[in-house]
Amino acid sequence: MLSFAEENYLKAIYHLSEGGSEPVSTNSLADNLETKAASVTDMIKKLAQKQVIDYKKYYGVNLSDSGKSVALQIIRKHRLWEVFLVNNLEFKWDEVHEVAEQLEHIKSPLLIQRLDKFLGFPKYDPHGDPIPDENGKLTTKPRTELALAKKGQQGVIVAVNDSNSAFLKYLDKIGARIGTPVEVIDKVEFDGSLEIKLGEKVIFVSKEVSTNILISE
Amino acid sequence: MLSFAEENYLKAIYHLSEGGSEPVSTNSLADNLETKAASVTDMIKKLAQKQVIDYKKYYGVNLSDSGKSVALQIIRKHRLWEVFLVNNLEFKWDEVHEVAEQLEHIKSPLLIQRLDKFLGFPKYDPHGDPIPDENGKLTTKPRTELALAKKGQQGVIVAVNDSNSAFLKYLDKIGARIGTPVEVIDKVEFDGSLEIKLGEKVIFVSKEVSTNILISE
DNA sequence: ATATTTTTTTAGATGTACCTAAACATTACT
DNA sequence: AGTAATGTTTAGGTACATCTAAAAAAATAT
Ligand SMILES: [Mn+2]
Ligand SMILES: [Mn+2]
Ligand SMILES: [Mn+2]
Ligand SMILES: [Mn+2]
Repeated sequence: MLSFAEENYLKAIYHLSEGGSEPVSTNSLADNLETKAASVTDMIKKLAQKQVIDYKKYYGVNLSDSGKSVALQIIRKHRLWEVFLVNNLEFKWDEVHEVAEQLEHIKSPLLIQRLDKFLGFPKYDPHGDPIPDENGKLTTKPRTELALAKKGQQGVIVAVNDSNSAFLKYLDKIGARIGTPVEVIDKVEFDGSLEIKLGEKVIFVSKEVSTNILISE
Repeated sequence: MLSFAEENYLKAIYHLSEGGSEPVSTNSLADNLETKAASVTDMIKKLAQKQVIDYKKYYGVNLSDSGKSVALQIIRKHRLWEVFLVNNLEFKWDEVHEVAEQLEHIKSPLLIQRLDKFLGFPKYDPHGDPIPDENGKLTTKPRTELALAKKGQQGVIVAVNDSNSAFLKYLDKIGARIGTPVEVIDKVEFDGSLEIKLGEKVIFVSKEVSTNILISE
């Protein structure tokens, strides 16, 4: 049985190796988990011994198959709980992450199976992130960062990259939510900011913001 | 912030001091928490320092006001989650306790406030135990052990004393659940067992069983 | 009242998950 | 290539929650 700390490491390794195929470095883990490099080295030795990661000194770590499957189960739980909080307990999308960080560690396969059923087998969480199925399989729709969209490009918001509460509150304020249509009116060369049509309104968003909004196609 | 272990100690002290007014002994805690007396002594020193219990060497412990309030909050969470599991996730009453033992430690006042609302502010959990309100106030209906009922006495099952899965499954089998009417037909002097009318059926139950069934009046 | 038994506490260890400081490896820069 | 900077690991230490074995206190029995 893995501890909360071990589970959090596996989840962090999963997220940090998403996209790229390079091993995850000690420092990036320390950063991500808000701990110290020395602590990371301690922990990854233990995880390597438990065969949930592959570790070579000074090189970095990769999840093993079993480690990846554990990570996906935790992510599944996290996202299912977020759906529950928003759909059933009137939480806003910027309020769920902290609580889900706790709930994701509850150990009960039956609970998750039943929760999934209760929620109607949702495929995406409140931030547009895909929910792995019982086998850890993910179905991700094609998505692009708004920041990378070309002038004139249209789509709808399908997800956000950051679950930071301040960012999500800002999106609420400008009327950006999952499903809202967007169109790139213009791109400002100077600072990378964008003029976009968001629903009915036309507004400017910073590069920082547009990097964290994912749109369809 | 209290750890899971500390919270479990406070809950155990609360339950062990229910009814009686004597302090809780080291050994009874060790028994209840399935740990060793030496470990209990270590922990109660720490809890005394945090002012959540009163502790005098060789004498035993009592919850302080703040400790009692913490214990009641944990019990509140435990029982609300049990209601959720049974009412919404199709758990049976013998399946909920283990999971609730985990869920009771989730720290989020908002979550519990919203869960309570979602459940319709239930007053009792699936085992008939009262749910403390936000202030820790309990409203317990008068209840008697079936074992203490006199011949001819009638009532309905309002709660069970033991959440042990095997016991609850047995109750399911004989058709005993919260709300089922009971009448004491006869008491067997020899072994303290009872002949009872349970709903429409007449059956015999052991003293052991009747001690763990609570009826109204 | 003394001796025996039971209960509780202390002493000393262990494993987990952290930490700081120092040593060692790797990488980047003249 | 040699040096400086950066990244990683080791050494040694702390707090927490456990444990076993031994000592001490309290309760019980003769
Ligand atoms: Mn989240
Ligand atoms: Mn999410
Ligand atoms: Mn319970
Ligand atoms: Mn209960």
